[in-house]
Amino acid sequence: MSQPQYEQKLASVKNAAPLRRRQARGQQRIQLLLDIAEQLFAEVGFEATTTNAIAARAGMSPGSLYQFFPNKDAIAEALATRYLEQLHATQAYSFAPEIVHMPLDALIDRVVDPLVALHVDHPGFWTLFGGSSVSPRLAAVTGDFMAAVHERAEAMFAVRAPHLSPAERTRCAKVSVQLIRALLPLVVAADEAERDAVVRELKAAQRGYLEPIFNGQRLKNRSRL
Amino acid sequence: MSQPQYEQKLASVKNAAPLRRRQARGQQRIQLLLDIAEQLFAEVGFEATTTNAIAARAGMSPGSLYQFFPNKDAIAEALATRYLEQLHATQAYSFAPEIVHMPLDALIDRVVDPLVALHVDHPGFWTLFGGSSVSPRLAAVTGDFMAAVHERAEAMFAVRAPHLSPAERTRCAKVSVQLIRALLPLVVAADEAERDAVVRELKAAQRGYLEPIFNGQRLKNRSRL
Amino acid sequence: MSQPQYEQKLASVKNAAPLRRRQARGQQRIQLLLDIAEQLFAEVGFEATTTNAIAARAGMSPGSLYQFFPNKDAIAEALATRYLEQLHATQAYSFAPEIVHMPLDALIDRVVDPLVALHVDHPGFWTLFGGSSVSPRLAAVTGDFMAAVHERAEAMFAVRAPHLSPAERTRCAKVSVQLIRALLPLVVAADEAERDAVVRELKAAQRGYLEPIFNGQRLKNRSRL
Amino acid sequence: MSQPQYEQKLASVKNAAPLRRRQARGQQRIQLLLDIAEQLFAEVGFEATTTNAIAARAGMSPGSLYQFFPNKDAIAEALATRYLEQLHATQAYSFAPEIVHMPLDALIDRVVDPLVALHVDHPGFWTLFGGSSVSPRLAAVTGDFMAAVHERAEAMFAVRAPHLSPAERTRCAKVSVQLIRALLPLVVAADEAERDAVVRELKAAQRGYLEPIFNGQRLKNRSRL
DNA sequence: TATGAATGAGTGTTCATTCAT
DNA sequence: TATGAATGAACACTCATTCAT
Repeated sequence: MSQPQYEQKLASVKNAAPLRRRQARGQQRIQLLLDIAEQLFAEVGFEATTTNAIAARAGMSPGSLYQFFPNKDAIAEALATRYLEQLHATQAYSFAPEIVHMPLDALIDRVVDPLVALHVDHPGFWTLFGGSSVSPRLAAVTGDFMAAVHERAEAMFAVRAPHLSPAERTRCAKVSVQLIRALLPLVVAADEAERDAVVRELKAAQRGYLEPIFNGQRLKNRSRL
Repeated sequence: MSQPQYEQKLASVKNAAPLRRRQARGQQRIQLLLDIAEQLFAEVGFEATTTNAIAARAGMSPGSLYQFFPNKDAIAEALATRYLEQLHATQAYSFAPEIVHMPLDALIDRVVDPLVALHVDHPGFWTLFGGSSVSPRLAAVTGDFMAAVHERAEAMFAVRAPHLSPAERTRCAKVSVQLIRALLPLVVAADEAERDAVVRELKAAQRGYLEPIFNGQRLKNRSRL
Repeated sequence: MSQPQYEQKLASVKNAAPLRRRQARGQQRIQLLLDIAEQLFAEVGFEATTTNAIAARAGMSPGSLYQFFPNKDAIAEALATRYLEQLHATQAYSFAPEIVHMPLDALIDRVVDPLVALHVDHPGFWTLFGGSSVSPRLAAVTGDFMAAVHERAEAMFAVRAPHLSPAERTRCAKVSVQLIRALLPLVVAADEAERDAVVRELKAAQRGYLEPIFNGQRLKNRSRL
Repeated sequence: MSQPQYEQKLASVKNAAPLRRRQARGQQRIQLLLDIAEQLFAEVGFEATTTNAIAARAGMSPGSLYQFFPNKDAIAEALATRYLEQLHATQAYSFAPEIVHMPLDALIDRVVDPLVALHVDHPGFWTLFGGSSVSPRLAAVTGDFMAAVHERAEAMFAVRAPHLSPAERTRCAKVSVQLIRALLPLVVAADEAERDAVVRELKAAQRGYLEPIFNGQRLKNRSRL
């Protein structure tokens, strides 16, 4: 996946340094290809992006691209995985106990801010996680991730809105997550000057949705409907 | 143009009925093609849908399809236009004075319910209006529509939240609209039994966002942030 | 497989004739493609033959070829099947009772002559039936056929050399069949003037192998070795 | 050429031992590559064998392979040449006078046994000598060899069947040689236990073909046909 | 007007070969 | 000399589009 390998070979002391250098170069090229793929996916979408175009824009030949990725889908997968690693690094969704009991505003900040940062840096994110079917393996990657996100969101609802039935909990978690997913493109699309204000609205929307649930006020609403 | 008048008249009188019949038949076939295209777009996406597949499922030859649409993009455009007409017919976004002053819950129902109905009936909607780039002309069609929607939403905000600055008004309108757009796929994806509950959550989210704005409570929030 | 089909359609009386004409034309093109594929397979082998080359030499575009065959392997399969049909028509291997008891020379003529005729007409035969692996499906086609041939040959040995053990019977049948397969390329390669003489040698070799077996003289040989 | 003599000598004296060592190592690697190529040709055929696969299985880089062979065809050629050398070493085809006058059974043993041994040891043989077109240069190598074989076979026929016309002699030699070539794959394909028996059949077939010719009995046959 | 066979540029991918290190 | 990353022409195959019938 990451480096072309011929037969097994003991890393002799003699060629340890060049090997390391070459691997580093390989990693750079992989990252470059992912950067370019991200650009092109964002510009014209996954399907309309040709592997030859990616290679060309990366300044390499089609054959070289295929030394790093076995096929086009694998590029999308690797990109998705890279997004996920970056997201993981922010711990946006690791609801440790002290987080679950934060004041609502702080909790929302805790979740939303890293996501905003990631989306702003990586406008291709939406192309892969936006839901359109690309490949079964990519669907698995994104699906697993979204499942984990939903699970954690539900766990948080279990703590902060214990009066919800399991079905309600699932439903509210979905809506809450989707609310953020859906508004992030707006944040990305906003120009620099607007961005913070849009993020504030996103958070306001999230607060507007969660507050009544966490306060138990939603019971009244539901009885009314 | 250069034909003697009477010949034209004669021809037109003679052919009026068959012409009308033929045109009616053409309209039927166009609608059929759009129905099929909608199905296929929803099933496999725009790119993966082949014109030959549309024609075949519609029981006609590829050549016939091209008598009604000059190219594949035009099918998407026509479908988008048809959606827009149907949406227009519901008057979901015609904020007549009596609507603008409705109670909030009623207002939300007034806007959301027709949209939900349209999406449920037409699961391909999102494929075209979800934002992924298809063609410049389609982008124009959807863009024009969304502009109109935003304009009307802003007009409503001008009436019901007059304390907002023009920039705030624009921003809130965008968020409010996007909130609905984003949650509709959840509604569509929900199974029959779940659907109403999800719609209720969608409305709750909308209410949770709008209420503080319309009440002027957002001033406090904003000062706090 | 044979004709492109859109949706099901009743064969209306109106277009019955053109349809028939078109299908006939399609059959012609299929046969043309198989003829050309046969040439190219014989000239440069299966692997080195490109589908584009077949299409070009047949005076059609690559896309047209794929209206008749789903992929390259399918061309080889269809060609093999065509060979088999032609072979079947000669009844070379249908050992009806009256054939099994023919004098040896007549029996050999009965089997060899149609095979010679087929090979001379179709120099590509060997490319597909020569044993080199092309595709699993082709292997199945040729393997089934060869299995049938061996079975019939064994049946004949059971009648005419009943003293052979089953293992010997199988072995002798294999050798006898292979003897013919192997000498046919020599027949094909021979020029017109030589051909009959080479066929006579082929038959002589076959007779030289079979006669001692059918006479039971081989027992002595085997005891000697 | 233009270098002063003493410099050349000096250089050669100085480097003689390492040079020899290096050349020996080179020879080893060439033989290794040929061994691997033989395996792969036998496993998947010439076309499906990639040069990178050969290099990888030999534990070297693609570049190294190309230091020993200018291109892929050259590997096949070298392999064919190696086969020929091995065959030559067995003297299977050196019809020295004492051999030509051996009893027929002994003569056949003398020719067939080394060929069987070679084929059993080198299952890739047939891939190169089986007749399928690989490259013109390989064709030249195998063609030259087969020409030599035919020549010697004809010489033997001249001695043992002097009544044959030159044309008949050529023809019979071809058939006799092809008879062996054709049955060898059967020998190779047979499992260990079966092998000897198949070899016996091969020899029986050869004897059955040659005996009547060497006895002059074929004249009758020919007059009859 | 309707047909559907024909088109051919373009796609993802492979692999024999090269060359900077 | 050995390496292995890089190359790029070529392949099998697709599909939006055309046009003779």
